[in-house]
Amino acid sequence: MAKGPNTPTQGEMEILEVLWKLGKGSVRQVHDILDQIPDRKKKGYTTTLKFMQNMFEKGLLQREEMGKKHIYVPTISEKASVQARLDKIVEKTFQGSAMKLVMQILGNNQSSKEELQEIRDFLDQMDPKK
Amino acid sequence: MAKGPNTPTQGEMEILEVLWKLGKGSVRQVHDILDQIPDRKKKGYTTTLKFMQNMFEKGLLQREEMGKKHIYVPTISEKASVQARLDKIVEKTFQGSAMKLVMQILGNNQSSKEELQEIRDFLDQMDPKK
DNA sequence: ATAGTGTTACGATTTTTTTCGTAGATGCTG
DNA sequence: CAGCATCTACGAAAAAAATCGTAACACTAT
Repeated sequence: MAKGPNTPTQGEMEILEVLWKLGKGSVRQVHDILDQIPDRKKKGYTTTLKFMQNMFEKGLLQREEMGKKHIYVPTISEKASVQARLDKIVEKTFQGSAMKLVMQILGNNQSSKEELQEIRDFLDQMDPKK
Repeated sequence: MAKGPNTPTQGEMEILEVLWKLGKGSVRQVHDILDQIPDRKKKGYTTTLKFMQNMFEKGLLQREEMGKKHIYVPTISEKASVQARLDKIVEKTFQGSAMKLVMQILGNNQSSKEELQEIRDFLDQMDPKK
């Protein structure tokens, strides 16, 4: 294992996203959900199965056996995964300043007054103004 | 077109990141920069060359010929690429609410009082308080 | 002109990822 | 029990991505 952290491929990401949403799930569940995504090429059931087996081998998923079935659950939380991706973006394109990223997002999103106020409250809570 | 047809692979991303930093560059420049990244497996020059040729074919890069040399420049801006990735994260994991993403970032980053204040100012400017 | 350096072009090979066919196990229903 | 329906395991094949050797081309400097 000379390979660093097991970074999921694009295809593996799809599965992680479904499982994150479900919390946990069987191959059947994941496959059916994926297969009804519009504009997505249909794959065979055993393809999804193989993916999840591989991901289990790689340590990307854990699983518990319920009789014959396997129920899978991601070993990495969605939050951690997202945070890692955001950290990389912050580092690579915002010179390490999370704030710059925040500003690009805020600038590019027409957010409601309520949402903006929500952030103000959040900020105040983090660091109360005098 | 719900999704860009030419989604860069991970390896292609590395090259884009270098070119975004440089603005534009030759294979030699890109390769040398990549090759001096710590903890990164060294690749042969022709590997980088092939990558960039492929990316040119795919339309990920443009190039101008200076005599024999080629100078490459990304066809997609870093900002657009980042925005696309952020949009996807917002949609996939924050139910479409950019605010939620902002809060996770702010929550997970120890930002200075000055930075937090800067965001407040930014917010006020977007939506002046009474 | 010759040698040396640096570059691109062209495959060919290797590695990784994705895809699925087939077989055998398990359980359910009539 | 027999016949289905549903699973997982296994392995091979196809497709995509990554790697690099070799050759050819241009541009110096000797």
